[in-house]
Amino acid sequence: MTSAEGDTQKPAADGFACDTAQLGERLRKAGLRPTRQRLSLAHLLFSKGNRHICAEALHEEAVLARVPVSLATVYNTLHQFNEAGLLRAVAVESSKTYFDTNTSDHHHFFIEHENRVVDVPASHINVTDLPEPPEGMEIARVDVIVRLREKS
Amino acid sequence: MTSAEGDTQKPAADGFACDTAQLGERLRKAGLRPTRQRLSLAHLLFSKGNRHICAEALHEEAVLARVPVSLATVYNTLHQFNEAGLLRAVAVESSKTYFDTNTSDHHHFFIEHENRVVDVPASHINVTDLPEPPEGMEIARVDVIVRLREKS
DNA sequence: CTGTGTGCAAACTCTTTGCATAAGT
DNA sequence: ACTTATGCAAAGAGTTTGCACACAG
Repeated sequence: MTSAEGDTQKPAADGFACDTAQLGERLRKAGLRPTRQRLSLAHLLFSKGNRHICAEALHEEAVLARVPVSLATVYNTLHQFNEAGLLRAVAVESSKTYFDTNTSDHHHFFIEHENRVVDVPASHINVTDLPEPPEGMEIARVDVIVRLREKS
Repeated sequence: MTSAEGDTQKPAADGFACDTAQLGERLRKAGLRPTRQRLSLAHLLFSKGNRHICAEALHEEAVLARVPVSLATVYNTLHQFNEAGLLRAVAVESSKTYFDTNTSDHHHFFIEHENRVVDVPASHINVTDLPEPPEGMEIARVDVIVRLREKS
């Protein structure tokens, strides 16, 4: 598979590689074989700047981009990427799981009536005085979700 | 229906009423008819201090407490209570929705390997330098979730 | 070649809905 | 009485699984 039609080669907003060769390298480093589907999905995910996307939406994009991939594989791939640290699952109260292509330290706006997630750089929120975690536990991560509603 | 056997009358940890009469009053003020099921569920929810509970678990409790109520009604009731401000839905990444009986300003620990939520008083976490919300939006709430893992 | 990844459809879990019955005011 | 709530079972979303086939190394 040569890096043909779809590969625009433009660097993603966060500087991630997004041509086929570099994506392949990233996948390999994460212990994932750079298969057609994984490369295509990675390309869709990482070549358009930071995004928050759910499985169905990504599957739809793939279909539109003429990348034949099953929904089950999209789910598998998203979870594999998440475990590998290429993506980050974001918890909002929607029943769907959203995956964030931005894995750097940051927080989120959640626009309630649109069910939409927007990044907030970590530098724009300060969380201090964190409580001690209970015995035998350590802090894995601190997520801040700023819930927004339409101004009345 | 007299307030008989099940009503222990002890005040909840957060000072919420938990005898039938007071619960009825609370429900009425929220625009909800104090039906048998709603009263029973309210009692289960509010008479044991702060809790984080999902629909199935509450349904199970109800069954054990010999309160015959259907799962569908439990879901309805939880959502009605949530809208009425009697409960607060908590978003963690589990697929289940948890409802927190503590509606005061506070945050959460999330214990990843147990899928369990624990309250953290708002006074123990300081969030400052919040970013400006986008045009026409206002901040409804700020949720902080401190994700915990077992210390290695 | 050999083992890992994929596709498909069916299964599963959590949640919601529709409609007849029951209960609250 | 009149209206709103409930129960049940069935449908619905989102997600996962099992197994035969396909592809990458």
